[in-house]
Amino acid sequence: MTRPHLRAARTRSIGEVINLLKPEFPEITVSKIRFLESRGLIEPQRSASGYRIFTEDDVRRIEYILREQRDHYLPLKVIKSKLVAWEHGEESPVPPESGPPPEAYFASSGVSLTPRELMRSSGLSAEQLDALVDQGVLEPFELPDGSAVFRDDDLVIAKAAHRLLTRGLEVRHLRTIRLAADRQTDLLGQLAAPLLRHRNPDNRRKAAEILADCAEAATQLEEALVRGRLRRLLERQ
Amino acid sequence: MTRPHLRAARTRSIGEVINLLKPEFPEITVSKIRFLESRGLIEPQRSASGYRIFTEDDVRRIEYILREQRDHYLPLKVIKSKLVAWEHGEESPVPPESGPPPEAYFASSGVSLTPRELMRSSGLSAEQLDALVDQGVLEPFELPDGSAVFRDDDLVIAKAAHRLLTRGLEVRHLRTIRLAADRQTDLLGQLAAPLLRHRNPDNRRKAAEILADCAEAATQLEEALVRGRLRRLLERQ
DNA sequence: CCGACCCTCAACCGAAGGTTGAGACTTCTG
DNA sequence: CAGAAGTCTCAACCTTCGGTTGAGGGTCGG
Repeated sequence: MTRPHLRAARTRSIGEVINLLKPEFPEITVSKIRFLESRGLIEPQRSASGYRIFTEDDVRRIEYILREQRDHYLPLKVIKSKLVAWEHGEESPVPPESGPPPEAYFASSGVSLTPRELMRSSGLSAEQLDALVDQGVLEPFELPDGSAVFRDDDLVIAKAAHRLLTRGLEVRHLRTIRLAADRQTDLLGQLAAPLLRHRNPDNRRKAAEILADCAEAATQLEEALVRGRLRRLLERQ
Repeated sequence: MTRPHLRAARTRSIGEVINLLKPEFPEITVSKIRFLESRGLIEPQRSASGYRIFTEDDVRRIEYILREQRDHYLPLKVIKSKLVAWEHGEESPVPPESGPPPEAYFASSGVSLTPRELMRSSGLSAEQLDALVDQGVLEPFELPDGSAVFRDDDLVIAKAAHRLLTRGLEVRHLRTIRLAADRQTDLLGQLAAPLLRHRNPDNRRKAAEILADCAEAATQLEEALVRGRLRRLLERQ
């Protein structure tokens, strides 16, 4: 069941792998690779004399591991379990893995920021901020005294917006994203609507759970779709 | 600049905080809270006699910390830096923080799965899988020998789809999400188009970088928007 | 006044993630 | 064909992280 190939795939010794990885991961060492094997994250073939032999796939796997460590701070245990789950699909009737409890999804750190603070933290200019509020991308909270306050979600939004704006997108493009978010919210909202109609706390909690889980899944779905499409875009030369 | 309040906000002693947190975090201890303070993640007020006094905000902050640990395995250092960045906005002209290098975003673990394996790993039924392929949500790779193969992104998609389907969404809803992803891809694609036209490796790399960064930012933006809207949906009773 | 609660500070702890070095074999290189 | 460079295993060791434990002592509520 291996992929057909005409020329034997290129393989590498441990030292060659290190050199390959060095540019992206300067910290990598021979002993670390061996350590990863000892922990069961990789399983390179061996030559007759006992030398490790790495295929392209092995190298990709190592890169993946190192990136998860570097970019998401994941413990090796967790990375391993992802890799394993991957590999030969978990056994038997799979319960759809549901994410963290709703509290986590809807958690807020409780900070609140003035427009001024938001600008400083995000890097947005006053005009940009105004435009974003105007387009409904940012929605400040009105306090009784008339001043506006932003929450932690808004900071995430503002930072992301700043990033996109400096890359050349315009506020109207961000409005498009906002519309997509609205549609997504509607979709999910419908799902929870029946539960929210009769307002008892038990149903409310249940609704929160469903919404959190589905919102997360929907985000993952969309992100993976976009990533896949972009990858293809880059691949076809 | 504090929020106006009529009745003094409720405060709590360390033991009371523990009791409050126990349900969601059974592992919590007094010493752990003190430890978090020693690491500078929280800074409760003190009474005249030196007792720690926790406000609602402090409690929320602790909950946030504990959730980041539990759900995203983040090291305390990283959580702290997020909290600090938050708080009083990083100083001075903010360079838009850009994410990890493009390799990370477009990274693939290099696994490939047969339809059968994908079903087992995701929990999708054969009909569901067919329907998803039909709607363009999943796009298998055709091998020369005619068999179909899925990549790691597809596994993420399949799992998320399964999660949503068991929650009551239908394939046509997922198609909606796919369309949103298409639009998003177009939007980003335009941004990189000029660079991709003249095909030299330097431009290509640059395009990858921009795409990865913007895709990430766009996802964050949309997610934060959806989260905010859902939160409001739940809040208004 | 007593029992429950809280404080600090220093010492200690286990797990995670590697590193180091000794001793021995294998593989390139001139 | 020698020797330098690369690789192997295995056990000991190391640092950082994320706390725990305990001694010694003050504080609060009934």
